[in-house]
Amino acid sequence: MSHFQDVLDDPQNHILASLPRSDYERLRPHLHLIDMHSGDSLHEIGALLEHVYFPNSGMISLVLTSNEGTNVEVGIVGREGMAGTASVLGGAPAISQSIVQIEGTAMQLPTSVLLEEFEHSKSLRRLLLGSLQALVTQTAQTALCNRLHSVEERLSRWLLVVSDRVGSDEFDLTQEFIAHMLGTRRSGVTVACGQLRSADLIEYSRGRIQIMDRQGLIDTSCECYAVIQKQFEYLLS
Amino acid sequence: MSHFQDVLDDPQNHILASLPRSDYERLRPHLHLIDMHSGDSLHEIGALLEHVYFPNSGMISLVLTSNEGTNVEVGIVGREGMAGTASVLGGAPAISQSIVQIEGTAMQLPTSVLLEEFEHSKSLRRLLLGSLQALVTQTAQTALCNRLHSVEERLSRWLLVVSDRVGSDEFDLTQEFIAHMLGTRRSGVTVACGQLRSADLIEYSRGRIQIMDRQGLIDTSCECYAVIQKQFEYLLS
DNA sequence: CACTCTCTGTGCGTTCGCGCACAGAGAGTG
DNA sequence: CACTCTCTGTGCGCGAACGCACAGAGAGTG
Repeated sequence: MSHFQDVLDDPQNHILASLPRSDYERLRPHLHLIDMHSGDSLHEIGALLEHVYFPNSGMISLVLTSNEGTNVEVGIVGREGMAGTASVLGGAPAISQSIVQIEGTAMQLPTSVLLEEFEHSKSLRRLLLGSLQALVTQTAQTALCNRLHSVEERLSRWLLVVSDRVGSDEFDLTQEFIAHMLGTRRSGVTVACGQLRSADLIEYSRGRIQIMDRQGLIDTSCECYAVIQKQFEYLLS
Repeated sequence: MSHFQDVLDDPQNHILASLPRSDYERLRPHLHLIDMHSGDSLHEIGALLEHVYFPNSGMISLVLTSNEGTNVEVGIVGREGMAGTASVLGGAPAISQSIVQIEGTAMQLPTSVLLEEFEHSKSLRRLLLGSLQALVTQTAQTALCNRLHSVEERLSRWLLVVSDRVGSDEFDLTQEFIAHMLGTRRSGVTVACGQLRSADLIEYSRGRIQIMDRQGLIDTSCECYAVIQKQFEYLLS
């Protein structure tokens, strides 16, 4: 319990941590620390958003699903952002699902509280909209990437982005999961992973992946990584 | 000159038209009516945004360019929206270019004025963020569409969206232009256009396209059109 | 250890769209 | 009318990725 208090005192989430203390104190009574487990769905397509989530660790993917049931990731939210941005954009029903890809913890906040505070706190607005900009950039670049780049390039880019978001070179993800994010076949991911492993860029086994040669992976990936990365640097500066 | 006054009195742009009169009057002295010509670039990649644009008519495409020089459209702005949303999201250099695809007029406004008013007017915030939500939806759905759907489906979707944005069933666009938007070959567009024409869904010749059978086109297109459309209906309701 | 379940590896025919190249058809100009 | 320029039509070889199917390899369980 004292542990929980500690986290609430000192949030890892970048938005919450960057708020002026007085602003943060207004939110704090409404914040609820939750565990996010791999596969959890925080927001369903078509539903209204009752809560938003500020990750302290782990990673959330924003996923669209086609009529045929194929999934495609359109954005990633880590501890620099918030899941549920649609709520401050007018509260239309979500068109994307928020799925926990890498476990961690998050601060849960009722949407109504967020909206109230969003009106009053310029700091919160600035931080939230800034993280939204990074998210929009990701989504737009993904649209280009999905159109133009090969599975191997996209995989490389994706691993790098995930690594940055979770702040680690090693994480738990099966090829099947990755295939859903890239919107491609599982066996296509296997082949691409094999190529990256042959080049000694990554290592993996049964659901665990490790980046061995970060620079090599950057060279293999498309320029989309650099674009996204640059936007995040701007955000955090 | 009196014509200009008329337009400024009664903007066609949905955001400006929906503002409370008192809010609008504060913006009005800074608004500048401009003509948008096909091919004009309103915002360059990497540049800071000095002005934002509220279209009264016509259409603006938000376009990304790959390292190899291929263009891909990630969003469309018509008279329901504004070009230059990045300015209210923190002002990072644009990653997309705003290109006029269909000529018309727009209200030009200095970014500094917009930012000032954005802080003061809740109405403006609500309207701007709402239109941003529609734009983000478009972008996200485009990311999925680019990954999963055929040229013919994407072309159909695109024609329908354009038609909705400009409020007409007929517009000027060469196949080459369309190819750039869809991020595909010009000859691929020719084939797809041929199929749609064979099915009596569209008619076209030398840069002019007409939708003949709207419902048929909807049936041919992917579900992405419906998703985008739904979001716009929500926005305008 | 035997069994099961999940995850990864591999192969094969097919389809889509690419890159490229060239032909022909409107539309405007001198 | 001859000429030019832009826009559209078409064909062909090629490669990436798809759908599908099955084999094998870790890891955990009774």
